[in-house]
Amino acid sequence: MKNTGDRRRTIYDVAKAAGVSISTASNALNDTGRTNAETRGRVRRVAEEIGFRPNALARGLLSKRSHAIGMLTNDTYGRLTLPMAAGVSEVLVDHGVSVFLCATNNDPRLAQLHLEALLDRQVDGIIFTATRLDLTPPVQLSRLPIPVVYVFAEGPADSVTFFPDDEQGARLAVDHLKELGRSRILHITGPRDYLAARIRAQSYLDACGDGAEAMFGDWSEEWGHEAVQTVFARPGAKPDAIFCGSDEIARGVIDALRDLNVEIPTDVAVVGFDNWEVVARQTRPPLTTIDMELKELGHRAGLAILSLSKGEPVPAGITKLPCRLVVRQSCGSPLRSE
Amino acid sequence: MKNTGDRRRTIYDVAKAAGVSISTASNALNDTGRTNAETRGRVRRVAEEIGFRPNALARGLLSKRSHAIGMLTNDTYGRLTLPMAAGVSEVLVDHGVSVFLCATNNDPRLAQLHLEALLDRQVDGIIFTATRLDLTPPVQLSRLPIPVVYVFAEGPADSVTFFPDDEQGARLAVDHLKELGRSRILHITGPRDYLAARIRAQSYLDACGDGAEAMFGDWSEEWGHEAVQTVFARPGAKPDAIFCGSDEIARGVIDALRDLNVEIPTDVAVVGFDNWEVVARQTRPPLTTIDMELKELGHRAGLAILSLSKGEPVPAGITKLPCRLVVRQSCGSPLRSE
DNA sequence: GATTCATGCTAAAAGCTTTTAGCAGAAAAA
DNA sequence: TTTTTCTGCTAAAAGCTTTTAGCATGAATC
Repeated sequence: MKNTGDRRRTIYDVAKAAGVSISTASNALNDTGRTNAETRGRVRRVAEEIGFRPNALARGLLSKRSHAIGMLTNDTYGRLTLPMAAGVSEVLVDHGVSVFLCATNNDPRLAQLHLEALLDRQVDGIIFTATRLDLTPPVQLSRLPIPVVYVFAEGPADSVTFFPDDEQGARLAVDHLKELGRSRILHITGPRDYLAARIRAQSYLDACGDGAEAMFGDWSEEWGHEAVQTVFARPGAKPDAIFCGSDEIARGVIDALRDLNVEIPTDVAVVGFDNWEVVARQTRPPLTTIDMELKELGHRAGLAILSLSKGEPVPAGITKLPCRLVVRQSCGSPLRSE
Repeated sequence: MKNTGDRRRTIYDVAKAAGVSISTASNALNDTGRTNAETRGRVRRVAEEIGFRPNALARGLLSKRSHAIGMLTNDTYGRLTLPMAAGVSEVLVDHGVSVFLCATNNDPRLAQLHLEALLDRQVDGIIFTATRLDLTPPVQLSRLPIPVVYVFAEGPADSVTFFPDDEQGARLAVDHLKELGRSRILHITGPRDYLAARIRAQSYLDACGDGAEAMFGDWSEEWGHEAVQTVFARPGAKPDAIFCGSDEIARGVIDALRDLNVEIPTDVAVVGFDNWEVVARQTRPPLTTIDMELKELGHRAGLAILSLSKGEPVPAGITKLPCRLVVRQSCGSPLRSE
């Protein structure tokens, strides 16, 4: 009596098989209206038996809620996006919400196309996420009839936005180094036009005070390498710790230090940022770094859009999620290695 | 006269504004039935004016085609998945097809949940993609009422499957090295239980014949490092080229060679596999490697599922997409650097 | 002048679900 | 006994689109 035919079973089939009307079937399945317990049980048994599953399209058409959301991203090779998207999808699947992935490639035409498709599909909300290069959406998102949540990107003034807490993350790194007795801490980071780079640098400067120095460059290993060479070539006191704006930079830093026969962590301790495992685990020694909790970010964004789509209030403004210090061996700390 | 109200405009609004029936409006918009050119023009103008866009749910409900597909993946941190997914999404958006991203985390329960959600949503097809660890889907996909395309994963005998052509890719690498006059080529690659590793290794052995040696380990930098140390510590002739099973391994290899004061590419040429830019561009010298054309793979998979969902025939079996040699500096070739 | 044909339009049905309004019958209250 | 209340069920509508069948009208054919 399983679903052998080609046609998908509908609630009509359930109703007929259970000998009730479709209204009763629907009521029994959804616990709405008034139904006799015995009938309810029978309907449910039958539904199970013939493998009935309600058609989400019909359901969405009526309820005006599709139980789907869109994720608009401009980050294709994204080591940022995918973990986050996975977090979103993971938390929402349990609420019966599915996620459309829309890669815009930074192309406004594509973004517009995707956006329209999402609206046509009656999605309940949109999560917009960007790499940090350009923080503004490539398409008008502010006057939409559905809620929008921004991640890694800033929306209009009163929008709901999530960021990792770069300031706290940087402080975490600096404090860790200080606790280990380091005093001459240098900061090597990415381009100054990245908001995240500026925030981390400022937090570092605030924490370290006089003598602190933040070197801006780009997000590459090469830059880390180059910066170290510059610093160690010039006269004056050398740093006893380097806080890097990314794990890639840290990797370049570590390589350069080794080339200079500087011992890590004995002579110089190094902290990265990203906890990009494939890099952080492979440096020698393995890198102590800051994890931005991307998956958690995804969870939070997913829950936020879920609440918004139900009309529940969500505090507007920027929510900064705490970063986490991951201790490995590049700072010579208590060896609770991972 | 723009869409100022809160309600989405329906075809009723178009019909009323154009002074025709909804059938005529529909016919005019879709070029079906018989409509006077003048009327057709008017209806379209009106539709444009009030910002009418057909409700995809209603459309799908009727046509039984949702113009959406699902992508089921078990690869969360995927440097493989995301570029591929972006390729799929990119090629399909122009056909009005959207993509559900379902991250299963290798959890069968989650996979089942996602699968059911996809079926409830009447998706027109499913693309299943796996990392190479376990090539079998965590969930029963074979007796589905909709087409399934497999990428990086093997489906049942007569299914439509796409892989990068690992054999040809490996040959590309070996041939390149041979053309540059290298004769003692070593192969260092990942675990033997990865199909891709075995295929590449076999292709390498076939191409190099006697004296060829494939060393299996894992996909890490560390293993590359270790393998090189082993080889250079033991007596006998040393290789003049190393073909690595991944860029990460190649990175470890290059580091180890430098530690041993072996000149790259003068003494030993190195080729990687993946063209994972963040690694391949950062090695010193930059890595010559094999690109698996992940985006193209996504395009092909997307087009295949599109055809299948329309009922058009698609050749069953495994399609292997050619890899591409990316020449950088680690082989000392003609310096058409990238 | 009577029949056929082509044209331009429309009413209604179908697709599947949930919800609203309401109908019988039985039990409780007057 | 008559009226009210409760219970369990159902018909029908609504949600939005596309498609089918068919109705007038005017032109062409016999």
